[in-house]
Amino acid sequence: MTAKQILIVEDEKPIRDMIAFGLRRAGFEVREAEDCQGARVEVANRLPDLVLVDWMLPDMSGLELTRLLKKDPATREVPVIMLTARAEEEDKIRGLEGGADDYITKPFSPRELLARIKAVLRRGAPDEDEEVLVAGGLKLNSASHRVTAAEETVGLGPTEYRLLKFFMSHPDRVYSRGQLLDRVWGGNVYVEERTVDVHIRRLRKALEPSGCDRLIQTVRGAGYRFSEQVDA
Amino acid sequence: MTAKQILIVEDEKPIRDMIAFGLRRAGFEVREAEDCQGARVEVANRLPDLVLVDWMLPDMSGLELTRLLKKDPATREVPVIMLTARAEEEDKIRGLEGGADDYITKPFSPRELLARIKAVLRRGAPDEDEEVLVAGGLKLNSASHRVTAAEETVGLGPTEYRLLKFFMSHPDRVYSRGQLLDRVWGGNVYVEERTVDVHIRRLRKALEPSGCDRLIQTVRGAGYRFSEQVDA
DNA sequence: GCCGGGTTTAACAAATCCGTAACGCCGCGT
DNA sequence: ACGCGGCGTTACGGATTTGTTAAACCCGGC
Repeated sequence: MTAKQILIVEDEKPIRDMIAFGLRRAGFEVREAEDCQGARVEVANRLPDLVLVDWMLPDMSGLELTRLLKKDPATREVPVIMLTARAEEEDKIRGLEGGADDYITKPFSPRELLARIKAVLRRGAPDEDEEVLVAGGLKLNSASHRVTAAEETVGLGPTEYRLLKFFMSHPDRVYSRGQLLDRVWGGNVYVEERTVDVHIRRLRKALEPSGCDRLIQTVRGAGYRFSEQVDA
Repeated sequence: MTAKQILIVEDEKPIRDMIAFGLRRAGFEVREAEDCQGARVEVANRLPDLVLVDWMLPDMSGLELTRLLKKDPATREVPVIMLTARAEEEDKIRGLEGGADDYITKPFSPRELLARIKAVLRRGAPDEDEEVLVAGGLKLNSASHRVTAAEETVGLGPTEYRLLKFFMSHPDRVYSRGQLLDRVWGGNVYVEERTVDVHIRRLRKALEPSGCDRLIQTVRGAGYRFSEQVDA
């Protein structure tokens, strides 16, 4: 699970710092902007996973910024939470009209902010993939998170499961250790490439009893491959 | 997937606009009616995929409109979500009795509304539907609100009951703590994810005497699963 | 045969995840 | 007011997972 990136758009530095501190401590990656201009630059620079926008900003109202974000197809999917000083129903209506996904009124507790952020991010991925992958006597059911080989369920750790799932959805193709780290471990995490070997080993060991370990093939000098076709 | 059509029945224009805006942004096609008369005309005109009905309407209560829709075979299958200002349990019961498929209290966040709409559309039949759920020696009677395991009734708290009911209506599938919070606790509540563990524990403890606790399975790194199939 | 780079394997310590009990809070009925 | 039951939070301990390291191993090429 790679760290989620949150962009804070707030002109008062003390408040910004406080929020940033809380979020970083909770394991989020935080970027900051003090006005809408800066926010747009930041967003264009790299898409955050969520944006926190203050209602009052020097150059443009947070409401307008939200509208802009929601109008652009490139940024439409990024959830926005509005920070507002007053709990006016009027403001709330307008805030939500602007397309914010949630709003929170100041003063708020860090706990509540965290809770809302998590709740909004939680809905980000409605990926209801009910797919079942089958190959060479192996069956991987992603809904039930179960892997069976020859009618027997095989026990895998989380990483081995992800590894196998990746291989089964990209068969007959060689992946270098670096590529596997990117695609299975997820981007910006630094681990030794040798670590891949170890997890390949663990996956093979789990598949050994059913003989399915032959599907995980070493390509010397290049990486690993998942294939039903075994070369002599 | 063609865009789903949603009919909003709500007399206050600002609120109607707000909802319509949010839904359109989410890719729905939206039609509007400001009273029950208009709603019936719209429905007769072209069957929507879902109807959002405010509880308070000028000419007829939303509840009555719901009843009418559910009585007519032509419109019975169209899911209905009720909007109400009050969180009265009494109202909720009556709303669901009237045939509404779900129920949401104002004020609500757009993401909560969206989540519920998607949930209702996803399942042809609402959660509340099944009278009796049976699995692995467990029997849950939603009419009498009673759970029996091996002829013995098991005592569950409200939350454990809802948790078990959700699991039994969605078996053989892993749910993350976040997903369980969304679907069992409801979207408008902000609690720690670890709270799920505790209720899982309480549920298991209640099922322990009958041995049915084996049905509640931990999937390390992913969440929990309800399944009759136990892996060694 | 021997060497060198690449791969397998085992072992270990750190990090993470989960189960569990205990605590405080709140709402409700007495 | 009091007790009670349900709920959410927290903390601790145990179990599993994970990344690292290092030694054994394999497979060419010289």
